[in-house]
Amino acid sequence: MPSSLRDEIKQTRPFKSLEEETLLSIDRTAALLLHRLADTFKPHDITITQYNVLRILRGAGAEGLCRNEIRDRLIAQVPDVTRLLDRLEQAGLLARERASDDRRVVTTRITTLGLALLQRLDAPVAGAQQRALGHMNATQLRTLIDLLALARTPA
Amino acid sequence: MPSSLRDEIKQTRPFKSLEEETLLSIDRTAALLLHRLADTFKPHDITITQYNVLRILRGAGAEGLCRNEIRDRLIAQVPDVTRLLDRLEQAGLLARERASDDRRVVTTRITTLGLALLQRLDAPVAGAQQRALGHMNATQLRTLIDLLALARTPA
DNA sequence: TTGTAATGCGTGTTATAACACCTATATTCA
DNA sequence: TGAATATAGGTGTTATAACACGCATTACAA
Repeated sequence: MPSSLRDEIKQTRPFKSLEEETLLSIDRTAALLLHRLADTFKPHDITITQYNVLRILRGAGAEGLCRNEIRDRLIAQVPDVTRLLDRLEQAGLLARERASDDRRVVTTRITTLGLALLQRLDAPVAGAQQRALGHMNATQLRTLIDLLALARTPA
Repeated sequence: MPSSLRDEIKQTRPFKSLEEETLLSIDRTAALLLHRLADTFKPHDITITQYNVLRILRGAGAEGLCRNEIRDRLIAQVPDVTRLLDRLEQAGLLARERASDDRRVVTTRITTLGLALLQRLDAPVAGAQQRALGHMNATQLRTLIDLLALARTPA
């Protein structure tokens, strides 16, 4: 049986509204699951956000992406993408090059080293995802995905 | 119609698994909604985590709570509760006192100033919660809460 | 009754998040 | 064409998150 949020946070009084309980549930679930997932990345000296950047760049292929495009594709909003990319570049996982046609643009591409790291991570990440949510069936997962999409859609 | 996560993050290829899509959905939804909610707290120079601490202490009443009890009741895991409380104490929103019976324990209580701040925040917070999720009906919210609870329950 | 472990809390340090501001290049349009 | 605006990206700074470690007090147990 799913545990009750009120029990988890030892809250004695009922929630003020269904909306409050939902927001707290989303917050807690994300924090809990992401925290567990982070352990998968830790041995590789990489954070979830950094992993997401590499995943995005792998998807973009040889053409690469500019900074703002990466920012827009990230799961969570990151206010300092420049220095996030700085760190990954310093680790040799991606390369940046100023575009010749529009000199404002800096094209970012994943390196061979970055691709190799992603490849090493693919199986452990898939395993962690299964451990996290493997106990839910397809209908439950699909319903959860749809309701979360609805929650993100403003009135 | 709820927006699709793949569209939102401009991902061309399908997700590798339903579990992956669910985890990314939870991450993105939490980041988005919490970011919006944070704007409600910003004018009062307080973060969501700090607000949660005050809310917990208001619930605890005059008896107060020790540090570890506060840590356990927080929605998200905070690794440095001591300095989180330091800041709230410095702002005069809570008071700490070393217990006389067990001198290891420090009892924390919300102050009149902290209670007043919470009272000022109650209406704006409720309003923000309604703006965030008011477009979902009770059945949808309840289903979402239950599925998130299930997601948090390890296999 | 005294060594040993457990508990509760604090501190030091580094990396990152968050916010505002700044520079360079390109575009637009009077 | 040249001033104004938009766009792409970077920098400076502060606060907080994250992690490891240390100290004081209490409980336990040989």
